[in-house]
Amino acid sequence: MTMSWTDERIDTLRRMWEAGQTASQIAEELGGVSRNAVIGKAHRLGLQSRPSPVKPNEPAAAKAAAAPPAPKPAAPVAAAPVAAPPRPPVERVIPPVVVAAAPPAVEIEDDVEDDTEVEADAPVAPPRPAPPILRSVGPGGFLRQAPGEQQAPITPAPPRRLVPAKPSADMAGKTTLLDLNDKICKWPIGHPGEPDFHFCGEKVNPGFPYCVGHCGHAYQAQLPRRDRRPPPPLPFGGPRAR
DNA sequence: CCCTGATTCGC
DNA sequence: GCGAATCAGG
Repeated sequence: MTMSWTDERIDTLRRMWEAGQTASQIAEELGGVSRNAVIGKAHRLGLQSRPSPVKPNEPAAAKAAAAPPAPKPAAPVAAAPVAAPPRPPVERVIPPVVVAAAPPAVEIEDDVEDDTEVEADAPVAPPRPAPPILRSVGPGGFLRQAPGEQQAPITPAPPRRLVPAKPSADMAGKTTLLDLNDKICKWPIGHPGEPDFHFCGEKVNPGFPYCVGHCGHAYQAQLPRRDRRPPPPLPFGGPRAR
């Protein structure tokens, strides 16, 4: 059974294509198809072929950092600030459906619907009253961060060293690794290996490894998981040697 | 080289 | 209809 263009896959293709994702990205997302297949299909679908002569995408922005300006010694030329061309709405666009993560079998209310579709800009922007931030409430009563609030998917505490905290005077009253049990919040404070690394220690939100407060951080209104794949930080900084 | 999308054309 | 091969531009 070969990969076929099911309605769902076509829909994903269409939406990603229209969203400005590159054929490669789409192909990768769909899986089982090549970049060419995506392009071919897109055309057959009559999808609008945007500026064909390639246009830098997200990857460019990502790699941009790797290409810092190499100033030429003799260049009296006024550094013309490159006017950013119409960098339109090509944002992170997620193809699949938005699903809310539902940890345990508990009723969940999820009405986070923040359509922030701001047009270019209103001539006279009336003082936006009060940002109606809608948060969903998770089991135990923790508030999920609304998608709009999810600045950076905060990482609890990326380990830096593989060194266990040693008991010391500083740790007096702190919840250490040895103090962990099923009833106390395991939210890490600080980083492993650091002198005062410890855990929250609050009473857990029943059924969760964290207290109610930290559950709010740990369980956020779910963004589509199909996002780009920037996940696993290298176990250890092993820049691939050539 | 890398990347991009467009097009062709045998299947 | 499909997509590898090819072409063409950045």
